[in-house]
Amino acid sequence: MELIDVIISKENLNRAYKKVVANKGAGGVDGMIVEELGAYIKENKDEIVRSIRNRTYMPKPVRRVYIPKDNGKMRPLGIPTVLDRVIQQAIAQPIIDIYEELFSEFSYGFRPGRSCHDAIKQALEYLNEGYEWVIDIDIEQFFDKVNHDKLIQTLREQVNDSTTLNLIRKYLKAGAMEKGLEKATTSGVPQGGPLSVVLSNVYLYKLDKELEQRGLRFTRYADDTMVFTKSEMAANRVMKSITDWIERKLFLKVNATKTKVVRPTRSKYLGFTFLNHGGEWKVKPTTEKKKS
DNA sequence: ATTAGAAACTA
RNA sequence: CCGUAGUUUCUAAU
Repeated sequence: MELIDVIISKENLNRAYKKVVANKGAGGVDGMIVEELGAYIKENKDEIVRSIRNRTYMPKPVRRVYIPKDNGKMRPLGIPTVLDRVIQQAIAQPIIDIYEELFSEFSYGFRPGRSCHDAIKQALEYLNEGYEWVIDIDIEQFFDKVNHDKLIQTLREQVNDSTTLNLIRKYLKAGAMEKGLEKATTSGVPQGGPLSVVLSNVYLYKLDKELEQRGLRFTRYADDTMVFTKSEMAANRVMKSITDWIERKLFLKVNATKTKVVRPTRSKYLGFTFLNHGGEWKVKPTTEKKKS
């Protein structure tokens, strides 16, 4: 039994469908909404499953939408068709099962049973152990810069099913519809589908392994990585070599100005600020909560 | 213990 | 109108 068979199994597809419907998200480029999805699948499920199985299924391009971020910049979203979201979710579920036990215990983003709070707790542990020189690594537009070949190559180590890998690659190359015209996607994982977060963790799983092999203390939340060392000298040395490794091995660009060695008090992490109370490191929310 | 709905936050 | 993942809180149900 190949992985593609568990992906297109009735139970897996049904779980994926329920998840997409529960989200009540907006429609993709074909304009179909989640309320219409059930009837459409009922009518076409045999043909859909068959085309996935014999590799003729072609994902639709994602619908490009820009949403404003806190810092005034715009974040590009790629919204897949509701049907493609079901198929992506169906791919993601077994992939997650495979990778969850392999992922680093210091990787906290987008993973079941893990939260920002856990990452903060780990960071505080490092600080209170005396690792007070922090390297804040900023990867430039991570989601848009992921290298397709490197990602597939990484997946191949655990997923030895060519039909599944072929389908995933089609989703990576599905393209984006921007005001009427289609734009090819030659790199990146489309932000907006259930697969993107899983694939991002698979890609940066390689970084986790490298950091662990070097015996470094770190926490990672999605592309947000912090490394903790005991001296400024070590921090600078590690920052340079890790930056070099990321650019050479992961084909990503590390932002030279935003990547820096900082003291904990000067750094904000996942919405929290570190502060030292009589020799002990604590944390407080960066954004003030309004009192009710 | 699970499922379902609402809100907030992180990326 | 703007997607996805996780977490937290609340409510309801089995």
